[in-house]
Amino acid sequence: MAEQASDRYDAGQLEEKWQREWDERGTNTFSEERMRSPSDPYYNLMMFPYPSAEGLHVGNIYAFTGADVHGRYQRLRGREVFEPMGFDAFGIHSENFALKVGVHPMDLIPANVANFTRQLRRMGGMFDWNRTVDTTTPDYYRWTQWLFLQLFKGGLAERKEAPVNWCPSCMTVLANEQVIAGLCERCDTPVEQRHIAQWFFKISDYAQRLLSNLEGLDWSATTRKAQENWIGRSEGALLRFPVLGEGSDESQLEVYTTRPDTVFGATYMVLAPEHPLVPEVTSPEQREAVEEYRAQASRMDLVARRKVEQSKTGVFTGGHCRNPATGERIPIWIADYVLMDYGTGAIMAVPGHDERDFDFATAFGLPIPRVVAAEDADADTLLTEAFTGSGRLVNSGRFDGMDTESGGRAIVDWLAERALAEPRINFRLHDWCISRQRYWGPPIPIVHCDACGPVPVPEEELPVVLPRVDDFKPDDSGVSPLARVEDWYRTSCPECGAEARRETDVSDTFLDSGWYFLRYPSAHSDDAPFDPDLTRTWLPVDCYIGGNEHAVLHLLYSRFLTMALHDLGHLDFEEPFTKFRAHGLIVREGAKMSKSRGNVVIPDAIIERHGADSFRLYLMFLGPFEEGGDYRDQGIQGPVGFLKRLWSSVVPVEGLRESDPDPEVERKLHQTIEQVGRQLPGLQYNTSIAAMMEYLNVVRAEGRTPARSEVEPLVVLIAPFCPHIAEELWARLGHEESIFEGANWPDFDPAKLQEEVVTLAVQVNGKVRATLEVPLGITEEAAMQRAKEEPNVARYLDEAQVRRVIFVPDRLLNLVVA
RNA sequence: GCCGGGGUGGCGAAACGGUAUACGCAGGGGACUUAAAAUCCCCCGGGCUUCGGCCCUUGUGGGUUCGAAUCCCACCCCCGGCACCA
Repeated sequence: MAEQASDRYDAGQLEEKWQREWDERGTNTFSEERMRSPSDPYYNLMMFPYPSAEGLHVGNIYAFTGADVHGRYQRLRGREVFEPMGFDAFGIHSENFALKVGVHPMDLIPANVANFTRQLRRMGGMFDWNRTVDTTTPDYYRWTQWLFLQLFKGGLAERKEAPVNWCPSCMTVLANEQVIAGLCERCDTPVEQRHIAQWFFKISDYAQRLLSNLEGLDWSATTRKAQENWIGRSEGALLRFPVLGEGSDESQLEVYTTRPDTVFGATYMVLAPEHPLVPEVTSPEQREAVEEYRAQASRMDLVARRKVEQSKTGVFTGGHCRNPATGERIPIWIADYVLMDYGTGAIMAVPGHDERDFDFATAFGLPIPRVVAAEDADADTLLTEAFTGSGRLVNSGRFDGMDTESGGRAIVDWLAERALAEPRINFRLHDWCISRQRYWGPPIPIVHCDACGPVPVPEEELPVVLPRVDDFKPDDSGVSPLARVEDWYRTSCPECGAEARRETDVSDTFLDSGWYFLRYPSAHSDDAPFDPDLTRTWLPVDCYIGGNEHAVLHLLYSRFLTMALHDLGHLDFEEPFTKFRAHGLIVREGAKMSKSRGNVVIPDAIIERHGADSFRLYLMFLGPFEEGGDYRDQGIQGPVGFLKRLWSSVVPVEGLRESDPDPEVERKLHQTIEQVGRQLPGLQYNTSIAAMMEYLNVVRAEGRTPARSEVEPLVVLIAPFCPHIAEELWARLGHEESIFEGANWPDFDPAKLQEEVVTLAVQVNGKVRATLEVPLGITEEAAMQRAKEEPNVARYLDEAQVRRVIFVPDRLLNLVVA
């Protein structure tokens, strides 16, 4: 027997030893052959981190540990678990930090990645370091560019001049998703509007499918709901209002409404200030006022523009439409409460039944007729506020008396006969702007040629390498720093050979992270982004765990890209993540952790002091994994003590009894195996750990000496949480192989779960008056007999008559007395 | 405003409609120790008590039920998503 280390539990020394062993034995690494023909593959994915200079924070460790526990459990069950890790290192975050500290990102990132790797090993994750991904390497972003080209060729990428969100502080364009209430999500600077030619992915073409597929996904309810809200489907109708022009050619104003039933109450129209028909409908007398208002609106930043509380403003254009239902001539206004990027950018205003229209009509003295009446009102009941509920139609010609729902349908049908209406489904989801006027990202692989227009870079010429540029600071010009690097952007047109210019914008980081899970299994593949066989074998991902802050960004884009690649013939599935679980948030002593508060938990320090196993165990014990928990500094003492007791219950192994387990202990053991095995797959980690603690308390009760058969299964149960100590104890118990090699998860025997004696609660009128220790399976009659012998029960029965008896076998006897 | 999730001891939290407060932290008492740390044992929701027990308690108020933290209705508060979205 090899020289045994000390019998003292030294977490640091032992964890280092096992991390080295795993590396040397290749415990967590797939050979090329096993990768290609695994017996029972399980792809266990977690959201790869952005490698910041500060290193891993507790939130990362919490998420990764929860996912790692899941992966290790699957492995102990016999699955072949692929658990990769990588780095999402492109993007504005890294770039801004690099600017701040004055180090080039190409120098900064590798150092951060090295530090992250060290920390990730130290926390004991089961990562396959042989297949890792760094989005900033040309090996990777070559394929990010390839992906762009596929979408371009598939007609899903288009370049258009568009009003975009411009952050004057970050000096870049932001996606709608990155604008929170009109502010830049990164620096809280008010966002401005700019008009720039941008590349967009047509995710809105997929809105309905992205929504419909949600139903079949095994995802956290909160995440699904967030996507549902974000996609924002609504049902209504497109209505056409003929413009009453002085000339002969009548154009039409199209509006989208969810309330076609109220069209008889539309007393005016409102266009967004940016609406293209504004010049056409504006009368000469009003032109000056209209132009002034439009100029003002375009200057206004989006915060002010979207502020709900402010009072309504607008200007009459001097033009008129005909209400297609009433035939009346109604005025056309422009107002900034109508947004160009939703629906058609124009509305029919129904002040009687829409709050915003009501406010506007009140402010400008426009008529407010009633066209819907609820039970307590009739056609003439005055409206003192907008009535938005349902009811019966009134003042609506032949539709009077119909309810709002069927009336709406009937009105659409009626108008449709004259081609003035059609049913319409509208989505809130906008196309995905992927252009970034920054430096730290993959160049968009397009060449602009005066003769040929935008031409894709031939695939065999990928990657378009991001050049090392020392002056990578963005400026206010609205173009990327790459536009200053002439010898880089000057090139020839791939089609006609003429002098041409490279696209100087780089792509959004969410494009990098939108497909990384496809790359992991194929990380060694040089001739394709993802090898068809490996992809068929390993994907879709079996379980994905991550934060809900990515519910509508990363997760929606990943689904869209997967769907698009499926349609383009590159993948045979269209949903990337079979199961997704959002983990909760960790707070500290009841307060959110933040650098500015100075209350962040530093993982390195805790691991140094207590070991990774204790830290992992504590994080998983804090609260339900999917709800998060409160990190209290003292709290780790519980898990620390538990591991010490576990250690001293096994070591030295010569001290263990080799006899059969005690029946009492054995029963508790089987109950524990049953509970942990049931709760672990559901990520109910905190209660699983509590069950193991309870079991160890039974094993050690009154200082008894444990039997090997009592503790050996516990070593396996704890292994997903505390892999190092489990390996060490497993080895000391005489096993040669890693505990994670082979399916070592213990079975329980249902026959051994049942107690022989159960505690029966005796109630009188629903109140517990006694508890009885009775043999399992006691009959109602016998239980009655025993209950009546209890003085504290008998005294309630003395004067009363038992009118009813409720008997729940082996649990409870309730005597209902008069 | 709409849509999710939640409100249980001093604290983190458990609890198929069936003994509310498992497990752990903190706190109190004790053992061991010259002492401390570590370890081990006991107590630990509130009030009353003749020490047998009794009453109250899961955000608030109602309801269903033999029995409700759990189901139903109304309301209050906290967290998250969407939001001048027509």
